[in-house]
Amino acid sequence: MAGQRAMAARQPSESTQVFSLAMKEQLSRLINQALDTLADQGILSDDLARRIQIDRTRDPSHGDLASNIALTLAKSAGRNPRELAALICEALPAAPFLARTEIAGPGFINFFLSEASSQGVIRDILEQREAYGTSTAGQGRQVQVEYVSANPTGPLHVGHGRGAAVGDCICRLLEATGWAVTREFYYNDAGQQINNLALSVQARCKGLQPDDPEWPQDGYRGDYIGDVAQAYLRGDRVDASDQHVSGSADPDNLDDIRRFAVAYLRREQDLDLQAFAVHFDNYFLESSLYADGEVAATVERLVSRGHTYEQDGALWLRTTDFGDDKDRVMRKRDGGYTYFLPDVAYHLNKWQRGFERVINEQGADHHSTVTRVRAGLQALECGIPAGWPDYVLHQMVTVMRDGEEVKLSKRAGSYVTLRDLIDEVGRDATRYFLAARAANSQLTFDINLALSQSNDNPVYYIQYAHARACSVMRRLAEQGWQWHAETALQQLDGLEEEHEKALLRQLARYPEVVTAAATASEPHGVATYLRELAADFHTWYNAHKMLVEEPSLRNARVALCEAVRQVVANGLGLLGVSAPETM
RNA sequence: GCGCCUGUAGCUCAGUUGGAUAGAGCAGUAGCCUUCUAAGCUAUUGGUCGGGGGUUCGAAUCCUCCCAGGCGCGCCA
Repeated sequence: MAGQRAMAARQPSESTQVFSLAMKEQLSRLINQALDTLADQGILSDDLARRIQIDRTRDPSHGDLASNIALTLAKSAGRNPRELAALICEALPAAPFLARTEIAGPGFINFFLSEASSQGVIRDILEQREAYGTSTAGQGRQVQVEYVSANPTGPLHVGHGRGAAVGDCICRLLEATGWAVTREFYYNDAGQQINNLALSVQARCKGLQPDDPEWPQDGYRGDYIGDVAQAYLRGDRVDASDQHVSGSADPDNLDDIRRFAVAYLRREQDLDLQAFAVHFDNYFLESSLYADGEVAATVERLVSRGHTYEQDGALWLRTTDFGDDKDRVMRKRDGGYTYFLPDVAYHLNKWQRGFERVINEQGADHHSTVTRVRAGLQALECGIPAGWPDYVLHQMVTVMRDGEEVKLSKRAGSYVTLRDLIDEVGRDATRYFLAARAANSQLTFDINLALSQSNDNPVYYIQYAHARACSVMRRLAEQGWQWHAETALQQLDGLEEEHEKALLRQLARYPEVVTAAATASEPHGVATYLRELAADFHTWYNAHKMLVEEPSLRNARVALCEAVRQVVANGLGLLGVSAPETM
């Protein structure tokens, strides 16, 4: 966490942004100038739509950066792409960071950076340290991220774990790109499920077992219910993140049991999240929406805007006016509200708190609420944009061990708990595996793979790269060799090996990876990148000795090594995975 | 039946928002440790990108129709 704060506090200085995002920016300007020149010469018309796209190349033989500008303009310019590319290259002003250009394939322009320019990324990294890769794109704007939001009816399961990992990584990415993030956990402490929980605990208090015929309908059957009952009967005091409750030990006081059970399970979940290194700024209780009259106020407003009607004794909202496939009941025949209404009230509350951007991370099994909540917010007619809020939905997690699906946890009664997973494979591996895949594809969590200590296992593979780099620095000191960054930065021209050039390219890409992952709310991009960076590092490490006798080459290689270490640490930090100095 | 998501090597997955010859890891095969950590590296095998049609200079990526799987379709949350 300290690292995160340091990261947020430290702004990248202007002079050091030259080699990452700004490189594309500069190139884009040069191309624009070239197009101006061609327009002046009457070769191109002035009014061409110029959408200048610059990509990093996949293949080093294609240079460092490439543009398809000649391909996209060819048709409207009435020239063939390669010919146009040649004209653009000719008109391109000279720039110190560019070594040469080349026309390739159907008409791509490939740009080769000068060596000094490529090597400059090391200076960027060693000067910016934790801040390398961060940006101020968010301009300090407020964003709220809601995730996990498990109801306090049992331990967190793997699915919650995926939400916790993805949601937390999104928050870290947003912080790294200049947003002011509020992390929020919403839970239902008011509905029927909580009542079932209370009845289940009460049944245990009275000596019933889940298999008994008198066991409550829809009761919870896991062993943890017994733990709650025992604690309640002992009169234990429970301290959860947002509440403190003592059990009265009276098995007939259902309200007391309810309060106690909720607090108890909230504390359990707190411990699960703590073990997972996930924290929240705010816990929001559904019950507070009723207590503060916000649910009633929401109903009133929806009615007054004319989007409701009565039918069959219930109050309906005409959500079909806002894209839903059927209208929804707000108030049931028995006078109670459906879950959907507090959801709308809650999101209105978020809007009123000033969050222009809100991201909800949820399991995809709740995807039907997306349209519904947005429709409800539109019906309020209070200026909320149509697509608000954003949603990130994650698909189901299947846990495998020894080639077979793991389905049961004795403690929880049915599902694999997050705690089981952390206890078995550790926090780092659990976080990595749950965040390293695109959220909207189903995930297979292979326990054997997560446990393996070899390059089967990407977590250790990446961490090992960091530990190796640290080891080099320790060896350097043991040898009594002096190393000063400022001196080394003057000697970078010794980095001529292909493996070194590959690393430089990889390092330069990092800020774009972070920006892209943050913009798309896709943390797995960082994980993929780190795997590649680690691979390039290990390859280099095996091919060349860093601590060579010759001082200037040694200095340059140590600088590169240190730069890689820094970026690996930064990337792992975004994933909430530790960067060990030894392994 | 309707809606959302997914389909890429035997397995688990990437694929820079439409770019160049589709990439990793595992599994398989053959190699590398008196030298900075072998939790590593090197070489190699493996593809109708679910299928058909379309859009254009160019499609794994966009449109459309099929096929298969997951999730959701409640006056439960």
